[in-house]
Amino acid sequence: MTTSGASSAKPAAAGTEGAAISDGAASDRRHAGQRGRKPRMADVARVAGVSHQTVSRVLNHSPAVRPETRERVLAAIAELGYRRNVAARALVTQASRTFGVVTFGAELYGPSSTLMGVESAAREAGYYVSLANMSTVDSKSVHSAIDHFIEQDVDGLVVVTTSIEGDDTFESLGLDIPIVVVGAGRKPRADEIPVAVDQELGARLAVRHLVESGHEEIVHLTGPRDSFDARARVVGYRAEMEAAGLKPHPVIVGDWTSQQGYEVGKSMSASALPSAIFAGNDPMALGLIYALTEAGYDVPGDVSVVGFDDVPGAEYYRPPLTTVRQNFEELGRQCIAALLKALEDKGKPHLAPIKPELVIRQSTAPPRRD
Amino acid sequence: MTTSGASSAKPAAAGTEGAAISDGAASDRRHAGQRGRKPRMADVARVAGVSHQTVSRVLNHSPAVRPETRERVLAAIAELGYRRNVAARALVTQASRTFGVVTFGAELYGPSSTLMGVESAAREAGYYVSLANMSTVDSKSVHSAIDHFIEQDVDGLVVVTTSIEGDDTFESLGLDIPIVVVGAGRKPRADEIPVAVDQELGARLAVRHLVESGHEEIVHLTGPRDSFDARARVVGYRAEMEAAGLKPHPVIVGDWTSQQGYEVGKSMSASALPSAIFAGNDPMALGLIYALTEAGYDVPGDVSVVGFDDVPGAEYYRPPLTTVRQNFEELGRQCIAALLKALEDKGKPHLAPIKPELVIRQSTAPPRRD
DNA sequence: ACCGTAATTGTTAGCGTTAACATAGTGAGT
DNA sequence: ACTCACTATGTTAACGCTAACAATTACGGT
Repeated sequence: MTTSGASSAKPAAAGTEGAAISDGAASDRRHAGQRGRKPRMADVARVAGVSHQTVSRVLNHSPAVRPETRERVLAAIAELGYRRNVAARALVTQASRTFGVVTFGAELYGPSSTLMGVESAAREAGYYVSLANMSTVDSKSVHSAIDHFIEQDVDGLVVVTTSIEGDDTFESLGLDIPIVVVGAGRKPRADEIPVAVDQELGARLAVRHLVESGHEEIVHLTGPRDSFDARARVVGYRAEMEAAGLKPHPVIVGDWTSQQGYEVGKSMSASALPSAIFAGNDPMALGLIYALTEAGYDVPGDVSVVGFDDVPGAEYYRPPLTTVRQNFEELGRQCIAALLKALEDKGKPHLAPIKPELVIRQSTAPPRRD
Repeated sequence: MTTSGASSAKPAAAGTEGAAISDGAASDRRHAGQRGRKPRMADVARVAGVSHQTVSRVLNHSPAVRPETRERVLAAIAELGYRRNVAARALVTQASRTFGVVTFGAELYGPSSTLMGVESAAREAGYYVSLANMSTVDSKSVHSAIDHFIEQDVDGLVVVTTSIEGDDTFESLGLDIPIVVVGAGRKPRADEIPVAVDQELGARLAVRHLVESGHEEIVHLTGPRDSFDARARVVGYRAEMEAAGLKPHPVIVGDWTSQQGYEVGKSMSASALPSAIFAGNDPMALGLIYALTEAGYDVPGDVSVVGFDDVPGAEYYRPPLTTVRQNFEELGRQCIAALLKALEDKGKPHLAPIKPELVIRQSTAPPRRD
């Protein structure tokens, strides 16, 4: 109705060809950019016969817009296939609506699953997810990742690491955005929000299962020394052993790999075997079982083995692996929830650690009576 | 040296407190934002005693800057801990320096590895990587992902899918950004750039190994019908069989899961067993072997099994799995190379498919003579 | 009819950067 | 010495959006 009047009133600001858009406005031009430039707010405004600010208001769900006007604007948006320009928005609001995720070695099942959980939760909340995967956890790569994200002006950061090394590095940055550190099982630093699966509980579940099966000599093959998760599992292992009145053995330090598990299994086979082994993760358990079997031992006949993670396929290992399942999806979801809360409250939310779950399969059995 | 004089010259535009930055400029304020706002180009310019445009030139490596001036600017940048604002940059250049990656079910080893390859290559090239993982490949979620990225104004898109379903959907979008589709083993559509591992070759390698070991009755357990990769492997299987003068068997259709492999193995065990099975991926091979073993057969004694992917741990399966390794890292790298080339040439680069590699372990052996 | 108040909508001014053009220096060629 | 071309730098104007404020309209109470 007032469309033509408005369009001639202002010669479309830009030096290019502002008219290219209004011609044939009625045609079905979904994704624009076919001819002429992408539509901007002003174009929508012109078609709807309102000011660009009203369009902005509609997009931002301002209550100060008459329903009738809103309809008109929405129709114009649909007609033009208009999409708001995030860069312009970010520039003026100082918020990129992007979360950065730093992972370390995300080829592994745990980190990659966590990442996917984070991603889906973030997207649901209307945030973009920017990724940086580092192969090593040295302070140089941590800094490089942080730089990457600061530059990108992310609104929050999720750090998926199990290592201590990377940890200290975050401390001194003095960033003014919320940071969630996944898998840090220690007291949180000044401005970090810890989110984690209750590793200690997971370990206790595993050990308890072994104890209840009648095992007394239970050895723990743990992850690398600098891993928080690994440490927490060690704590859980010791606690549960003691709770059962059993003497914890010195832990054997591994590095999460099947290779390492295999080596440990081989050297164990050479000397006296415990009656049960609690491996820090499934790959190590896999290697371990391989070595044990190779040496002529039967799992679980001679030795029971419990893993941790429940990687895909663990069900079809031989024997099917008894293990502790972590809900990574939920973990990722919590990360985003924490970030979101920190962003609106300016306060650090406190989240209950996620409960892992014991999955009993066939790599564990009561000890052989001898 | 000229700092204080310059700061009084211009009352710092912003309504906040622009002076907060120039006071104590000599102190080590790496990441700024402690007090006052983040420094912007104008702040750097003031400290360096140049115009903001010169700072921009230095940042963009313009040759039209005297080395001496460049030094001064660089020093000011370091002193202030200045970081360029990507949103502002994106707004004016119409380029976000971000690539979007759509994955479907990236909990799996292949997609997630590819993603990491893409990420590292992109970051190396100075691009940000935005992620969207979809659990299903229906056209609704494809559209949703695309929308997500269009809105974000990504400069290019990497689609990691093996499915046909998602494919048609990309066609009609008429996006004006380059799109790389990973794993599409068919003729590329209008504006897509295909990047892939040579699946057909991989399959031939696997089958050839079996043939050379003396097998004649080789069955192929393939991936889902709508997967390009699966199809290409079927083609390779048939081609190699025929090349060896052998009759290809009808393929058995699976769905990539261990579960499915197990089911197939069970029903195979009930009837006559072939002398060798070529599984479409490692998880299926794992389930298959489990079922076969459970039924009392020996692998590779009674049946040889070859997998595809070389997932971590395959080395410690029982028996260690003979499989075909794909270099996902390289695949990701090629995706970015393709995108980059398309972006500068405006032409569609043609890349040679990546050669997979046969890894011979112990799940294959010459057939039993009977 | 007149004013105040609330409900809508419009106008203006940046956000921080780059592109385009303008301007000042610097030698070289005549 | 004087212009020409070139080099190095500065100035101005967008990019597309939101925030803050200004303006208009409608409505109820006096």
